[in-house]
Order: sequence, then C-alpha cells, then structure tokens
Amino acid sequence: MMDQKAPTPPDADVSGVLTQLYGYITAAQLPDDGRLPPERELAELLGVKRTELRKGLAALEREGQLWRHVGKGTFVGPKPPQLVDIADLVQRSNPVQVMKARIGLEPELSRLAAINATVAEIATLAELNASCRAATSWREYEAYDARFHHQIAEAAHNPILIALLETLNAVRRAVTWGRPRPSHSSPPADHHSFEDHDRIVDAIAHREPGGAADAMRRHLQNVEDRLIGRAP
Amino acid sequence: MMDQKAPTPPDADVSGVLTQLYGYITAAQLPDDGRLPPERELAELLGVKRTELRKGLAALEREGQLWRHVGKGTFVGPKPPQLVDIADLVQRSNPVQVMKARIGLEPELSRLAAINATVAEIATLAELNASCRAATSWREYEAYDARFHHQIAEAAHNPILIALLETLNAVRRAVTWGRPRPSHSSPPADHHSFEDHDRIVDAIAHREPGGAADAMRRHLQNVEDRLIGRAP
DNA sequence: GGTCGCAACCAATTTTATTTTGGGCACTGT
DNA sequence: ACAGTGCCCAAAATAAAATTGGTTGCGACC
Repeated sequence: MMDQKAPTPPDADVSGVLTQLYGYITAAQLPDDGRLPPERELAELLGVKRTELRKGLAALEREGQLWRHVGKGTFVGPKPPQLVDIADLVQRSNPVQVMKARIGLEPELSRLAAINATVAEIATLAELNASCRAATSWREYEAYDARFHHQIAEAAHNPILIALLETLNAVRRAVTWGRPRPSHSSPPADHHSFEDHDRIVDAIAHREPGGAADAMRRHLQNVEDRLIGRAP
Repeated sequence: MMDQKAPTPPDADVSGVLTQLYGYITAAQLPDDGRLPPERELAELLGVKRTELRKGLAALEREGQLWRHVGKGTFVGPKPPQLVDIADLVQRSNPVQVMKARIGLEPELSRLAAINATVAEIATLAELNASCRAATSWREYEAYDARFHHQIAEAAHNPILIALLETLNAVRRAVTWGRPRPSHSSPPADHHSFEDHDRIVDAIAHREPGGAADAMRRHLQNVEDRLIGRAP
C-alpha cells in the first residue's frame, strides 16, 4: 500500500481530465482563433477543479498542442508569431548585429535582382550609383546609398524580402541615429563603396546572380570591417 | 493695384513666424523624439494665432524638416519608418516567393548558429529534430518543424534576424493557410527533411558555419523543389 | 463680395482606468 | 504530506476620457 503511487507518474490522474478536455475541444466548436473559455469557467463546465484542469492544460501545452498567455487566454494550435516591435528591437541590438543581418539578407537580394531586374530598374540603379559619387556631404551620400540598396530590393521583385529589408533599415537608422558624424566633410573620391557599388551594378547588369551576390557580400564585409575598426 | 498680390507668394507673411519657429526649435531643448508642444500651446508661446502658426509648420513640413500626425503631435526631423503590414504583404506574395525569402535568410542564420549556439541550445535543437521524427501527424510534424527552425534563429543570437524570420514565418503561415493537407496521414519514415535536419544539427554541433549554411540551403532547396513539383 | 481670422467641431491617437485572465502563494482541513 | 480553497499578482485586453492635428462654417472687415 505504500508503493501504490510509485507506478503512477505525477500526471497519472490527469488522464481523466485530458480525455474530457480532448472531447470538449472536438465537440464544442470554438472560435476561429482557437480560444477556449477561461480556466475558471472551463473548470466548472467540465465539472473539475481549476487545479486539476490546469494540470491537464499544462500537459497539453508541453506537447505543443496548446499555448497560453496571461491576460490573453488559452488557445488550441500553434502559437501565432509576434510582430516585430522596432523600438524594442533597437534596444537589444548593436551596429554589428545590424551588419550581420544585412550580410545575411542583401546578397540574396542582389542575386535575385540579377535574375529579375528590368532594364529600367538597372538604369535607375546606375543613376543612384552616380548620385552617390556626386554627393557633396555624408548626409547626402547616405540618402542615395540607402536608395541604392533599396532599389536593388525592388529589382529583386520579391515583396517579402523588400519588407524585410525595410524593417532592417528601420532598425539600422535607429541604431545608427545619434552617432557622431562630420556634417561638413564629404566622402573622399576613393571611398571604397564606390568601387563596390560599381561591381554590384555590373554583375546585375550582366545577369550574373552569383557575381552579384558575391559583390554585395564583399561590399558589406568592407563596411563591417570599417565599422569594427579592422580597416581604416 | 490688382497685381499687388502677384509678387507676394502665399507664404509671404509666414517668414516672421518661420524665424520665430526656428529660434524656438534651436533655443528650447525639446525631447529626444523631437516633439514640440501642441499647436494651441505653441501658438500662445510664440504670441501668434494658431492659423498663422500652422502656415509656418506646413511650410517646414513641405521642406521635410518636420512631420506631423493627427493625435500624435508635431516632430522635428525625418519621419520614422513605417512597419510592415503583414496582411497586405500576404496578398502580394505567393509560396514560391516565401521560399526564396527563406533561402535568402535561413542559411545565414544557420551559419551564425554554428558560431554562437550554446550547448543547451544545440541539445534543444536535437530534441526538436527527434520530435519531428516521432510526429504522428503532419500537423504535429509541422509544429515541431517550425520550432526547429525557430530554435536555430534563437541560437544565432541576433535579435534582428530573429525578428525578420518571425515576420517571414507569419507571412508563410498566412500564405500556406488553407491549402489541402491529409489530416490523418503522417510523414513517411524516409521523409527527406529528416536527413536534411540531421545534417544541419551535425554541422552546428561541430561548429562548421559553412557546412551549416550549406546544409540549410540544400534543405530549403529540397523543400522548394517539392513545392514546385520538380520532385515527388 | 470675397478674403481672412476665429471658434467649434472631427477623427486619429494617446493616456488613463477598469476588467479579464493565467500564474502563484499561503492557509486549511484532512 | 497533500490536495483543495481562496486570495492576490502581473500581464493583457477592453473601455472611457483626454489630446492633438486637420477641417469646416460662420462672421467681421476691408
């Protein structure tokens, strides 16, 4: 009699509640979002105590069939994704991580641009590249540089990747914001990005997906090296 | 007398308010977000009528030095970026584009995971992989598969890339939603993804960034081939 | 008579307060 | 010990009130 509980794991008596729960879920047609009644209510509906019900719910949650959140409720099915909060994201990020993200994303955009870009888009890209060279201040240069990279995303013709890049740029601007920059000087004529941009445009114009991706990757790598301080 | 207003553009008498405004902006230290007092208050501060003040603000907004929004206020500086609207994004996307985006993003996540993952995270990854194999329904398999890919993002330790992947997954689920799937059958024991996942976990566990990225790329390529119908 | 100032009104947004919900603690009775 | 009970807590949704930029209509004044 002393070892009567030995063969019964901690969730042993939960099985009864589990079957009841499973029955309720399949029987009662719950709303589109899969939300089921609050614990206190559901406990009374099933005729069990809240403590007992919670054990069953916890078990189902462990299996991933269920997800709960304080103040929200209990939902059947996989938990929906949380949309990005840029402000919160900015606080938990640093410029290096932003660069890592760009290196992860933009080479593939460059590859797709080489495949899908229209001639008009390539022409615009070349114009923006020229405008970068002609910029008379860092502020102006950065504005054209941003449009240059954005134009590549447009040329990739993938709305999802465009949206992702925009999100990334939002974070980038916020993270970069407030860093000291010489407002009166201008980019030097031998700025490394000029050649990098040239190579990217060439590869896209010549329809070389691999080359375009590589050129973009090297460009961003250069920028990161400058950022970290590995290169002047 | 009839052409007395010809030489005076509509904003002629605004110059006075403009100088006052410019003085106030530089003098009064406004909060970090660049927000300045509400129109009614600011008008009294500058000793002008609201109508007049609004003309000045409108002029500055045209120049892009200012941005306003009903209910929010008036802010000095460029307007912050708009966050992505997933619902709109879904309408303009198709499953193939989703796969292209995944191929662009996830290999790099895999690479970073091989560099930054903790042993605990690698263990969790292996567990999720085993759960995928043990799944008794496609629904359950997909739940674990999603968590598997998400765990890789976590292990990459880059909050920005995690956020981007979550956005992408949100679109993915919405796009995939409602497609027919056999609810009672289960993934076959020789499902190609099992081996793919094994290779990814191995590469991450052995700290091989390049191998992890390649394994992920090949995995997603396989999935895309099945999606398009190039492979059974 | 038409042009300009003025005030009230409007809709978008934030702020504040209230309610609901899952999670957790301490006491109690067996 | 141990489960049950009641209560409180923090997170979140919901509701209500207060702000705020934008708009319209009325009237005064040239």
